Amino acid sequence: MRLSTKARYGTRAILDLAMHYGEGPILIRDIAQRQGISKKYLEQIIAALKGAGLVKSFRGAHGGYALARDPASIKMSEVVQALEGPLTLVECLEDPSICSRAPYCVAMEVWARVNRAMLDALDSLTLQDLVDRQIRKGLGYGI
Amino acid sequence: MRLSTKARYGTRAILDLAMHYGEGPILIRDIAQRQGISKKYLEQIIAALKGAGLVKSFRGAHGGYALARDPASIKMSEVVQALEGPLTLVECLEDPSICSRAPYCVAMEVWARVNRAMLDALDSLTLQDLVDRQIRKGLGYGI
DNA sequence: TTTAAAGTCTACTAAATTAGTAGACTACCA
DNA sequence: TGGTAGTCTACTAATTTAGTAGACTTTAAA
Repeated sequence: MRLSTKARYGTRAILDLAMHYGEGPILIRDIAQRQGISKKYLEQIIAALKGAGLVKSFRGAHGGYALARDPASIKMSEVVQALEGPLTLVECLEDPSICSRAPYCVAMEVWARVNRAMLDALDSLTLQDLVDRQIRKGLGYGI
Repeated sequence: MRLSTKARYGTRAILDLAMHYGEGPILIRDIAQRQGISKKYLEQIIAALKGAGLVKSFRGAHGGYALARDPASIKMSEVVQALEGPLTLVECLEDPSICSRAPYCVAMEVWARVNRAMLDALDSLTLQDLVDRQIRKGLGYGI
């Protein structure tokens, strides 16, 4: 159960945007370079963040990307869900009718519990928290 | 981030064994039938549980499988790890040296936190807890 | 009004993983 | 010694992942 590169890269990319919040449009090319990610791949990843309304874009010359909202108002659960899709370990939690065993299934309860734990952990962190940690931890690689 | 069928089926299979703990060897064929899983596929899944020392096998006539230890001593984290492999969302948590960014990486801290939350949830449940819940919830499908 | 810079959209692909199937083989009890 | 039951290895179809590629659109500024 590994996280996809999309979620890992996307998280770093949006943190990069958060670190530059208020500076106007940031070039995808610069994010790609700072984070060591292919620019072309990053385009697709950022598109997912834009689709979720977490990031906004400016087209044309002097365009780029910026956070759509204040970093303190963006929960990490939103970010990860935008990148990985619904954070549900097992489909039957979303729709129990797909499995005839659901009414008696105890395994489901286990997955529900793990799910809630993950969600709680991600709900309790905002992008601003990450920015603060990044500043405390030090800025490597010219972030 | 969906759980594999291996983890889902395997969890139900070992719970089935736990429900029949103390009854001697249980046939893989019967588990497969009760749980609605292909017998051939279940063989491979149970092999993983055996490899992790959670289940023991008896070959030959009147053989089958049984829990290797008391259900109360088997944590769900052991079960899931036996089936899914290391429960680490991101490789760099196991070995930070694989990523030159690790020393400054704040994303890593997020994944570590989520990881701990998942592990805690699974550590706090034993197979016996599942058996108890199953009994309280009712036995569907002739489990 | 042209031009270059920037994001957007769609299609393609190689590699890896998942979810099995298949079958020959070995061990054990009666 | 026969049959029951687990074991081992190989194969495969489908899906997902992790990108690459390129033509297209929008826009600021010269």
